[in-house]
Amino acid sequence: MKKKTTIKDIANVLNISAAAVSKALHDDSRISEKTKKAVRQVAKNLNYQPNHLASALRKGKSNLVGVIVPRTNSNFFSSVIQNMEEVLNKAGYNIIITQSNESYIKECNNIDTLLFTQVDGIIASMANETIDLGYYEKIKSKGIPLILFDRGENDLNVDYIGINDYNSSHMIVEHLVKQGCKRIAHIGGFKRTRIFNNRIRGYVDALKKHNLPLDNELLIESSLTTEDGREKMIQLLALKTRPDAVYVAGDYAALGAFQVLNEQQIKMPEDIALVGFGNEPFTAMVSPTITSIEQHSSEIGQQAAKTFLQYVKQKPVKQTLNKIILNAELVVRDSSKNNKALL
Amino acid sequence: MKKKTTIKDIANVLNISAAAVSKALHDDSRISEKTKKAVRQVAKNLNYQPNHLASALRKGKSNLVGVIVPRTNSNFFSSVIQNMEEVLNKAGYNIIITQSNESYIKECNNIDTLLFTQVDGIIASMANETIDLGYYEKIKSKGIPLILFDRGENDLNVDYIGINDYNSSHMIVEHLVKQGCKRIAHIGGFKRTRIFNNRIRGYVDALKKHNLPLDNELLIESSLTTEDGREKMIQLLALKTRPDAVYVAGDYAALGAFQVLNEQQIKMPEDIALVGFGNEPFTAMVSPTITSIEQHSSEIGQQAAKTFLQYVKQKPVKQTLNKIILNAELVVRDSSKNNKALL
DNA sequence: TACCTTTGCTTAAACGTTTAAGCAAAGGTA
DNA sequence: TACCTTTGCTTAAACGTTTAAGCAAAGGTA
Repeated sequence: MKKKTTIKDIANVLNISAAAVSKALHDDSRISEKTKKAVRQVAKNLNYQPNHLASALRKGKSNLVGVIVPRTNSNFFSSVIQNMEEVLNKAGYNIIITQSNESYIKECNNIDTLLFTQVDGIIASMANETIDLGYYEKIKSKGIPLILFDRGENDLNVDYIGINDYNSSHMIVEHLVKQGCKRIAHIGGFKRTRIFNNRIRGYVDALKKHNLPLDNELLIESSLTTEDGREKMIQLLALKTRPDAVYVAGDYAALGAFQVLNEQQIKMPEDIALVGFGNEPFTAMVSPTITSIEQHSSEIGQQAAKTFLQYVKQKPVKQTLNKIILNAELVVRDSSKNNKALL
Repeated sequence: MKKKTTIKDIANVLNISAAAVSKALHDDSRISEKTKKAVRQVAKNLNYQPNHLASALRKGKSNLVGVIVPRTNSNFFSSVIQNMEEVLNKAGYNIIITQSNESYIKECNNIDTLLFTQVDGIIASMANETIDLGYYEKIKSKGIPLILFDRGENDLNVDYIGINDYNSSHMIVEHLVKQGCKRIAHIGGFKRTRIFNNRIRGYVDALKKHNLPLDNELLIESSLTTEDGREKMIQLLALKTRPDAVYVAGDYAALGAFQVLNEQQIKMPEDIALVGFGNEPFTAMVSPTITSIEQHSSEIGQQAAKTFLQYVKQKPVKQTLNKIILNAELVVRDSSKNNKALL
């Protein structure tokens, strides 16, 4: 149980004040080069490690950024986090990652934990369950920068980084129409969540544009888990007239749909074309490979980090909100390629 | 820019001392119920949130546990973390997750970050690159509990939670032998890493036991990324006499091998049986599904957390090390089922 | 020589909590 | 009534750092 070395220990060895040591370690210009060298040497010898708690308390900032994601084990979120971390580390910030597991209660706990840890800012993507934004208001009311990405509510009036969901949906439907599909179903996310609502609107408007009838049976709301994807696909297959294409608003749910189609020996894309959303790696691994939307996760992560840094760099609190909407990219794969067009 | 509420603000409102407020908030028995109630009420009104930095500094413990993993976007690690978090949260601890991305330098930085943040303990799984254990010694020398899981070096003499790699390998080879395989290749991890070394030993000993010749061409060292799995599979296919089974020491590399076999229209398991390690979800998603080893990640996470808690609960530093070795489970799937046995 | 500036430190207070020690008032006991 | 105990607080110091303010000594300038 050895006591940790403090600034005072160094000061004692050199017979100078603790204040001088602190300044020397921060390369203050009012300290002589000779003293600095001596301090650095003693610090090394004693294996000195600064106490973050003390300096954070004194300075009123922790240099920690809190991150809340629904889960880390999707490629999208882990890539966002990785890129965010890179930018923030360079600026001297470290991140604390927390997961909500799509649970509202867990998300509230995460917010409390992060506030308790005195983070300097919070970057979050909301859980599916989250409707009540009171907890997020709590962050704002404390004057802590809050940046949302992917899943974010604009009612909160905070900075947001995401992709153009409406356009992406439009792109998917146009692609399917080009492949000759006439009866395009959409397994969408929760309508109340903005990004999924936008995807639904894009789907509906694109159908209209191409004079395809909007059949209510073909538009289904889903939690977008793999399991729910399976169920909703089964539901679609039970229809009197089956769809000839299914666009699923998330890759994991698309995978569930994919499994059902495979099990029932329904051919993709000949019988039913399939499109997912998110470009998770497994979409390129399964057979047939699944068409999906690349969301530019690395860009999202970097932009989120940079947006946070803007807050802390420029002291005069800025007035304009950042709403960064990136263009997504359709990655066409076997599950939707040359469907009816070839026949 | 509103100032945050402190204990002193509450004290001022009630005209009592800050010390009394602190005790009231911690339900100290020497404070009257009347005062406690008043304090709690004022705390709520002023939206008081305790300052973790100050209490941690004063108490000398942060109630934070640092976690280092190679990456979070594999199901194994994310499941370990999730279970670890659950146990630790219940005990009043929060976790800080960091990723090494298999890089030694990143890992060292992570350790510094965590020590800097004054974590009360560190739970880690090492990067592939890590050979020099000096940085981990640094943790030990500070008297901070260190617990390793999955990838851990026993030279460090710290607590460890993992599975029985030797037996798992043995199990795999026996399974393949039962399916009629005679020429079993092994794409293993780095020999210097203990878990991969154990898997190699299990493989070698099982071959011996069944009087199968140990062909050096069939035992290949790999970084076990998907890309490297591809390369090593191509290497195996280029041999004069091809193997009739390939056991890959990690699922991601197994996936690379899987892709090559699929691309070259080599049938699994008829031409070559394939077995992975880790039971990542995609092994059950691809076609054919891939046989793999379930490592009981949830159990590993819980045990790691409990081991840490043992350190902080019982003050008298315990003498015996925990080495928890769980039995893994072979999950047989299509890629290895009834290979030659049926012919 | 008299004053001013610069250099290189020191002193003291502060960040927000916790906790050991102490003390007055109230209540209990013989 | 005299003393003891309990109750319910207060006072003061501490955790390890940073920073504003100050000051002596050295060096520079007229």
